[in-house]
Amino acid sequence: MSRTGKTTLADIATKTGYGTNTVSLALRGSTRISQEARDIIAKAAADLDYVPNNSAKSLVLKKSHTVGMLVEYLTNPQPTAVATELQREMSERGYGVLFATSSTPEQETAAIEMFRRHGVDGLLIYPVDHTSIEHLRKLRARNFPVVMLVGMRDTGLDAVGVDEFQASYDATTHLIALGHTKIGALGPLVDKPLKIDGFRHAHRVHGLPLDERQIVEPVGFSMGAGYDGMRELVAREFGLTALFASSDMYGLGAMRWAKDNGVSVPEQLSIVGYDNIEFGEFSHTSLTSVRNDGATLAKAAVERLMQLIDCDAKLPAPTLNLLPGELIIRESSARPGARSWVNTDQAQANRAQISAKK
Amino acid sequence: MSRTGKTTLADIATKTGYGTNTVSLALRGSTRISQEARDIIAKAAADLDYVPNNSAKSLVLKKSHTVGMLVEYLTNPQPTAVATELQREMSERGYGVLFATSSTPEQETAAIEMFRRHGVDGLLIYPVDHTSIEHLRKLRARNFPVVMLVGMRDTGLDAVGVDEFQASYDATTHLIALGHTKIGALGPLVDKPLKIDGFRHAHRVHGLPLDERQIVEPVGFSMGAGYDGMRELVAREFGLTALFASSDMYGLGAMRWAKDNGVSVPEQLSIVGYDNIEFGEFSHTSLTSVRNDGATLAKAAVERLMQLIDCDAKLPAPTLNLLPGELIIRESSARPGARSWVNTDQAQANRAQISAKK
DNA sequence: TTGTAAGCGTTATCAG
DNA sequence: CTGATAACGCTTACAA
Repeated sequence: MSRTGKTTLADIATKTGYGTNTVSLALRGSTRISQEARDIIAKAAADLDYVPNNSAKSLVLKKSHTVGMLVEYLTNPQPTAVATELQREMSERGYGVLFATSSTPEQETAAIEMFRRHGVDGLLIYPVDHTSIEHLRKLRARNFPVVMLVGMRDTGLDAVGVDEFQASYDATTHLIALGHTKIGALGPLVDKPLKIDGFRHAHRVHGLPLDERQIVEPVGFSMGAGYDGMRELVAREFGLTALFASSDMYGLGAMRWAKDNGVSVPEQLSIVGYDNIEFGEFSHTSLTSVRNDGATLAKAAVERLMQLIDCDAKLPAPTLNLLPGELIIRESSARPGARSWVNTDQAQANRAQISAKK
Repeated sequence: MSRTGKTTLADIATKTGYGTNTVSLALRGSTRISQEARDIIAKAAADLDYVPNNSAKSLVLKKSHTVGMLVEYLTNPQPTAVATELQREMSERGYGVLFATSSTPEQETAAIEMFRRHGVDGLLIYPVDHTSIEHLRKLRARNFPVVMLVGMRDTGLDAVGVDEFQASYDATTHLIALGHTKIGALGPLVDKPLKIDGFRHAHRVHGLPLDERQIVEPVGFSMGAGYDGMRELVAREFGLTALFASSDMYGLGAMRWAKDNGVSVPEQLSIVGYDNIEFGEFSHTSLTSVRNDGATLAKAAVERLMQLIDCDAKLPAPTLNLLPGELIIRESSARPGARSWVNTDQAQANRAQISAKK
């Protein structure tokens, strides 16, 4: 045993009397080694509690059997579930997953740097800014496998993800079909524009005018941000009767705002969320939302990454795998109610309060 | 450049005309190398986009600068937030985090095996079964650093975590102090007994009789499981007016059950959760819950792990770091209301339905 | 201040 | 079927 207390091939070799490479071969089940020798060696390995040294293996094979997984945050249960699935899938294939979160481009760069140091064989990434991915393209150009977990077109990268644009279009269309004409939206504008783009597209297609005031970008990613965003939307007084929230977290935050301000959902305010998290399903008023199949997404992403990793030659042309999102209609969305609430005393008082804070 | 396309020390050496070890030393900022040489070498490294090979380094240093992080699942936002913090803390110290989830002891064993293969320097673990941790003790006995993320006494392991027993005692005491005498509980009994133990302890201390029927172990970890557990508790007909849920997810599931069955919270049913997740805070009826400071927990756990890793000699005696939980009282808990609901028509109908299903 | 040589644990090549 | 030997990229004596 070496001084670190770890058993090595050499230990097994001396114990069994075979050479180290015979041991190596035997442990990997090579038929070039006699069955007898394989048995003896396997037993010795078990006795000595042998665990292969992945570093040594990586060094010679130039493969670490490790991939990096980089997500923006684990606050949102949906991507978190995907992350869990990704790890499971990689694990089944004998890969370890180094993980990191990054909420700024700088952190993202630092994490990727860390991954490279650790010699990961590939990268699964949900980038902070979906619109600036030049650094990822550069990695790919150097033949480094990268799979982006966003269903975005024309990235020059391998991408697997839900068709956010289409799903958001569908969600908005659902509200329009119900008869809503003044729909507010809560979601990112610059970093991750797909959902709001889909929201806009639905207005265009259905000939509904859209004012920029109808869109608010919440500050941060949390229910509190959704709560504040809702307050801001209402303060803009365009008479909204429905909300498209780019995430259930925003939607649920907005729902609590409604409760605090005497606005009933869905009678006076319809809300459609995105991600279909369990918290929305079991909310006091269950939340209409866009379901995406995280398990399928994870499986597809991992499969693509493995293809890229197992490709010895130059990487093939990037592939886009767009998965469908499914709108699940629940209690929070309905036809616009008769009762208007934008001019109730409660709402008036509330707006006064907002103005006072500014 | 080696054929994998990665720059090595040797590449920098040939480019600059220095020897490889001079380069190695220079890159690590050794003063044994002239300032001039260091500058030249640093520039060359940057030009060639040099990234150190961690495998090679690990091999010679016998340190992978990687730790394993094993959690049961990332469904619950609270431990998930802790996991994120743990990664951040380790990252700041230059460590990579290999992560895995395990929901069965077998998966746990497999994950630990995987970690060992990858030569992790230590392990942060939230074990599946808090009562059978012999395998972790064995690791420690072999001088392998393990920090358990559970505030449990007498484990023979290093442990950092919230004092779940005390916090659960406090939460239950809060309900008792409000005047509740028939309190149901939703939580794990065997695997993770601390919270229910605290619940029991509160009954003992305050001289309140407790029937085993008052405790239900939900099947699985989800809001749905809490919902079903609540239904089961009510079906047992001991006249409960309050619920202690070992997790906000259970508590929120139970709250939705109450809504579906015309039981108002807190007038007819008080609910206290655990974990203080944002979903509880922004719930229609905000949830009284036990707050634990995930950031502090993560910091303390990482600090302890680093101590163990940096200790060349035999590992010091295990340490227990119990952090306090703080009860945050919100809308979901109140004095028992005048209106009884256990015998309302609604409840009767509901119970009939439950019986029919069996 | 810098270079040389050995070794970390594994796999691959090539003999025997 | 099995055993030397070299190599992977890096660090650490030890020499120069």
